[in-house]
Amino acid sequence: MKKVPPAFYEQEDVVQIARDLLGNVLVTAWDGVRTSGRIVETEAYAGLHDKASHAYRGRTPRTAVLFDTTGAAYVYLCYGLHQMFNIATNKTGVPHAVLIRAVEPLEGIGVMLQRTGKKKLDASLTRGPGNVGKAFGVHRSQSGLSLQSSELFIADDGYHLDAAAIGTSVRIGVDYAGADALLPYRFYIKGNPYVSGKQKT
DNA sequence: GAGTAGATCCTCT
DNA sequence: GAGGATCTACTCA
Repeated sequence: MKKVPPAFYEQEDVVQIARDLLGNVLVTAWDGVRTSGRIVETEAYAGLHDKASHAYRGRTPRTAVLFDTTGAAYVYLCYGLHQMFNIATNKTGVPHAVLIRAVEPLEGIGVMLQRTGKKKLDASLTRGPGNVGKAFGVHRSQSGLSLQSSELFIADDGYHLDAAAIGTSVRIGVDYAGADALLPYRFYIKGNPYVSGKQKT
């Protein structure tokens, strides 16, 4: 399994990156405890042009990671309890991001169960961004960490995803963004039980 | 099964 | 001081 190279995150089209991330594997290895899962749902946030993006209002201490780094994690706390895991993309000065909304667990399922306080594996373990953050043990203190790090990275294990298996929809939970809430920036693998929300077939 | 309220704390105004 | 890129549980049917 090889890490996705920095050049991948430097592409200009954040929507393309979000789509291409489907099928790749998210890996965390905090203190040698490895957990991984296949990415089955993502959302693109197009920085300054996108009202739904945190970066829309400009640079703040929290969003500095989006402006200053590429191919790094952007983690923040939502509603006081959910750690949301994002990937900062494009180049320095362009605060694009891809939110990882759902993954399918591969390795370290026992650890994930422990972290989330669940007894057995079911589709809710890593469905929804808040659960992904919890299951993978990400924390906002890890915001800004490079995805070339040995503790946190995206890997390509050769899994082939057919274009016809990719579904598209509007993003979730961004109704406040007006017209931008209608942009088709959410991508998911059709029929995968770990995809959150309702899916069209 | 569907709809709604509550949790809970950091961030920006 | 207000609100948020959400999830869960509980109510009602």
